[in-house]
Amino acid sequence: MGKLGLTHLRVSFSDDFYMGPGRADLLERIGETGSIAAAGKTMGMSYKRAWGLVQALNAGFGAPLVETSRGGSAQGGAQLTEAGRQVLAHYRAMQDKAEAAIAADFAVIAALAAQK
Amino acid sequence: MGKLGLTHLRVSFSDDFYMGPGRADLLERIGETGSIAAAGKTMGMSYKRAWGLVQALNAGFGAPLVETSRGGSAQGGAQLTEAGRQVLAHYRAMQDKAEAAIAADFAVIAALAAQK
DNA sequence: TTTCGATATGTCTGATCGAACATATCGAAA
DNA sequence: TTTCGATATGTTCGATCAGACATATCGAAA
Repeated sequence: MGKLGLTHLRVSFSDDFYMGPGRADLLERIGETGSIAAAGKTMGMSYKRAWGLVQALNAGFGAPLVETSRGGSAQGGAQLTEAGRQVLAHYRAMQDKAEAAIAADFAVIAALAAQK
Repeated sequence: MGKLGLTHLRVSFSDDFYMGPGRADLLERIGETGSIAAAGKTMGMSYKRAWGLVQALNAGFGAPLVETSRGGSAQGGAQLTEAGRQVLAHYRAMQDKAEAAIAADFAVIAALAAQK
């Protein structure tokens, strides 16, 4: 098991906007690398898929969470907007709180499964 | 939005056993109807798919969550085992607790998205 | 004006998934 | 022994999805 990968939390804010673990990781890495391509690469994801996720995120939210600019070395790239940073931070908080909230019930089921 | 469908909580207990909303609903309806086929039908799911999910559940957990018996009217069918009832109950509890735990952060993001 | 590195997009193909459809099997009741 | 209603299972077809390529486009620097 992936240690803290127990809970796969997807939160839907509207019919066409939700946040899940994959989208959150992508946002985080875009913030770190400053590039959609670089962020996707570290996740073993094709640029096209990463780009598509960014589109879905921006369109679903109704405003950009990721801002992009064309052009190569140093002038082009992608950054999180202020909204993007906030959405990411609150999603991480939700993950932590949800994980803590379910720990007791999780342990009960895990114990049941262990003894088979 | 589906009122209480905000959170899509998937909890992984091992590499091949997890519980999510669809599996929980299926378990619940099997308990209510006493039949895999009837439970699947109420969810707009083919019998084959429902049956496959039951197999995955039983195999992943390591012991039956659903017990089946062949044969028609009144003697055949499917029921939840005691483990099945417990897993379902604890998953529902996890859903409720997770939902409560993330409510505040959820409201913040929802407000951000609303004003676009 | 050439080069470079990034975003932006289209096309194709293989894989995966799910819905239908078709049977097979079983157990008890009629 | 026929019928009925449920589980159990295989096959096939279509849709959807993901990955791999292939370009196009852009912006600034050299």
